[in-house]
Amino acid sequence: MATVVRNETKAVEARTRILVAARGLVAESGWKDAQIALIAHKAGVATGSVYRHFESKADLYAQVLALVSEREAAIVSAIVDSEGPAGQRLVDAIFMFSLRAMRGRRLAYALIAEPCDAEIDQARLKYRGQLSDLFAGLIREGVRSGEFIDVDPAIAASCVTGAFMEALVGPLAPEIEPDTAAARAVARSIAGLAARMVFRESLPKLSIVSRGLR
Amino acid sequence: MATVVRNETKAVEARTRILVAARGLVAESGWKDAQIALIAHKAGVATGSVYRHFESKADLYAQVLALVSEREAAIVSAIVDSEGPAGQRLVDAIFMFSLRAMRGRRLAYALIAEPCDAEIDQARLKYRGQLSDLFAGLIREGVRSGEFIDVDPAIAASCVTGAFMEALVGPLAPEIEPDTAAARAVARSIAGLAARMVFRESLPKLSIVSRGLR
Amino acid sequence: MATVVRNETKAVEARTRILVAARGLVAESGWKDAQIALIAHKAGVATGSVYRHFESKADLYAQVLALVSEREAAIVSAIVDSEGPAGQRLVDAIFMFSLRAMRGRRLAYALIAEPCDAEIDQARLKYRGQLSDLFAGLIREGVRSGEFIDVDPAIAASCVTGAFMEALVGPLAPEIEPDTAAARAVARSIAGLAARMVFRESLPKLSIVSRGLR
Amino acid sequence: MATVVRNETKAVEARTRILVAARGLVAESGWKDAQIALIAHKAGVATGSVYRHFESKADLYAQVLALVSEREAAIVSAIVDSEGPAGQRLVDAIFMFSLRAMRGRRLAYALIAEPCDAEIDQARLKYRGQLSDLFAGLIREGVRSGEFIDVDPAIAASCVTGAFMEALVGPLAPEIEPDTAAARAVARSIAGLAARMVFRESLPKLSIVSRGLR
DNA sequence: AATGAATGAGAATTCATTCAT
DNA sequence: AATGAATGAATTCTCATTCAT
Repeated sequence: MATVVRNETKAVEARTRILVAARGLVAESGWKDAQIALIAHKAGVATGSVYRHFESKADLYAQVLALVSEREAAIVSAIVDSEGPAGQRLVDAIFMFSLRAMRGRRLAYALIAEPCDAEIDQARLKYRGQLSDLFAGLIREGVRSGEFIDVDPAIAASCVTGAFMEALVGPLAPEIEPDTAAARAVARSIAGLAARMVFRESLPKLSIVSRGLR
Repeated sequence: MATVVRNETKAVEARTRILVAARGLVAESGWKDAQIALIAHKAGVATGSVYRHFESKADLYAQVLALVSEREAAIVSAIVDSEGPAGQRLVDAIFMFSLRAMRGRRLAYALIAEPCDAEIDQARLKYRGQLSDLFAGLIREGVRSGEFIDVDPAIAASCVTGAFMEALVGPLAPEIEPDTAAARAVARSIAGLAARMVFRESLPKLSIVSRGLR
Repeated sequence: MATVVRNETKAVEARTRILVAARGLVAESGWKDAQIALIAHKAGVATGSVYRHFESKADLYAQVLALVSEREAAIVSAIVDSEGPAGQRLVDAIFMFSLRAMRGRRLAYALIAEPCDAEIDQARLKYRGQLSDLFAGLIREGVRSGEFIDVDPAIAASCVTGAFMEALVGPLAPEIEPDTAAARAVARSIAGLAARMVFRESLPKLSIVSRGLR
Repeated sequence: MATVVRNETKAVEARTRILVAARGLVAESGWKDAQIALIAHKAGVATGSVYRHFESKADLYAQVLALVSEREAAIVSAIVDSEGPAGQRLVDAIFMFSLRAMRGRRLAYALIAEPCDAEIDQARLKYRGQLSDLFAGLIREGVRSGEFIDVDPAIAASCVTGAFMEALVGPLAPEIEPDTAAARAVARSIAGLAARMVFRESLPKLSIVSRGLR
């Protein structure tokens, strides 16, 4: 049984190494370098072994996207599910997402906007859907509580997600040095603008710091 | 000279047939069917003839994008340059764009969101840039006049275009039957939401009908 | 009849223009730019018209080679057929050919060594054959007169032609500035060496100047 | 480890099969049949496999040339580096090269004179350069020792290689049956003539037999 | 289970030649 | 006779996936 456990552990390790290698390649040079043989090499396994852990290239990238988006979704989710007015949480979530996206710009670009195989795009759609769903829930809350204007949460969530994502990969994005005051100002701008779509009245202050988030 | 004219006419006709065939294929099944041989066949010319009218595949698709987007940009531009409050024009432009995009959904998806060759993406970027620039100009105007909040027009324009484009190709989009009351309601929603980002006060009524636009 | 003559004249003119254009293109950039459409354009005729004057691309280039080689062959021939000892004439002919080849190096390279379509190569072979035949005749003469060693004239002619042609397009060739004292020295070297193959005794002096040749 | 060795062996075998197939095609019908798909088929592998062993078509043909010319260069080199007067070695080397070239005439023609892609020609140039360098070295030696006339070794080497190569692929070549007394006579002729270019005095006897070479 | 060599389908582009006008 | 637009065959290289070892 010990062997089985060890084997399982090894298998999980290999799987993880492959995932991490794939993510790394995408983050470095985008989808075009996302070749199975290259990933396998970087992960220290044989090409064929990739297919023991993943059904296909598309599946692998679906998992990569899951790996990345789980973390992002968790952070957004934590903010969405926290206490406080929906508006505040909305602004905070977008702000946080934006700050993080600026840091891993190449990866964010690949996940959000870079051309890729149609199959991989399916996975990307799922990623956007997850995020959008989180925002839809929050918007629904705000609409119910009367804090937000009366709007279809799904449509509004699409608009909100589209707004900040486009801003994050748009023509200005490459010029912003991450983790600077300027970056924070832009992120605040983006968050403020996107949130304004559903706000009934004026904008609350950003309270990111008070949440102790990075 | 009659011959020259006829030849020119024929050349233009062939060129147009190729462009239309290409657009048709993209509208039907997206970029993946963007194969020179297929386009040529659909246009009723030999593959080599495509290269008499277009320098390369990328060039052809740039022209297809121009063909489609020039019309859209002209319509948006006409609204943007018309009389009236900036806010009104912003809402109207988005509304109009949205209505039209819903009609040619498959094509809109291809132009806005579908993965494609990196080369084709260049042309797409230009198309988005044009639209974004139109909106940026309008936003700048509104900011100056005090009608809009004080915001970086470029960032705001990115947010605005991102918002309505995402909504138009997002998960809900396929369920909306174009040219119905529902579709108009969704378009109105999207336009209202996107415009709200920069509005200082409450939203103006849509005045589309009064402009006589379809 | 006047019209017929005029037409014939026009036809000959067009033919010549095409030949000259083709030769010019080869001299400028070699066989790779030897495309029918380009030649036609340079000659100021339609692509199709080339086929009124020449059966095929290969035929056209055979004629180009004839055009060029006729002149070269005539010069070599004049020397070969002149008075004096065979050895002297051999050296002079090679010297003269070498000087001229150095001047039109790009063309010489194309005719002698540049890769080209197999069909064009047939014409090139003929060109080499012509030259070789001239030398073979001269060598036969020299052998008969006892001036040259007893050798198969055809084999010797091949060796002689190969020797100076290789030297003219070999690795050193590009470094020699034509029409300089250095170029003349190299040409003299080449001629001396090539001729030595068949010489019974020592080498005669070059007498080029005394022939009034350029 | 046994597996590794086996794999390596298999890889080398496949590589060799591809090289041999390519050489065979060139020897049969020249560069024009130098198509990757055809070579792969003849070698019994998939087209893609060719690219596992060779970077590109040009690379493959560079290797084919190397395969063929290494052996020839080694033989020439062995003679060049052997004992005896430079003149003797020069004659012997040319004689030997000629005999061998007559045997594989189609291949020799392809390597020496047949038109081919510009890329392949690079490799061919290298091959000629190697040979020429060997002869240049030998000529330099002979010049120093006073055995040869005072001549630029590089120019003389070009002339020598040009002379025998032209003779070997020239118009007479196809008529000579290899491995016959006539062939030997012609080779002796060629060698004698080419060497004469640099000889100070009369020609030494061929000593091929005494070297035990075939 | 792992390996990694082998597979082979798939697509853009060029250009000599033709032929309707 | 001239035109020049149209033709379409022909060939390289890539890379996800498979499978013998």
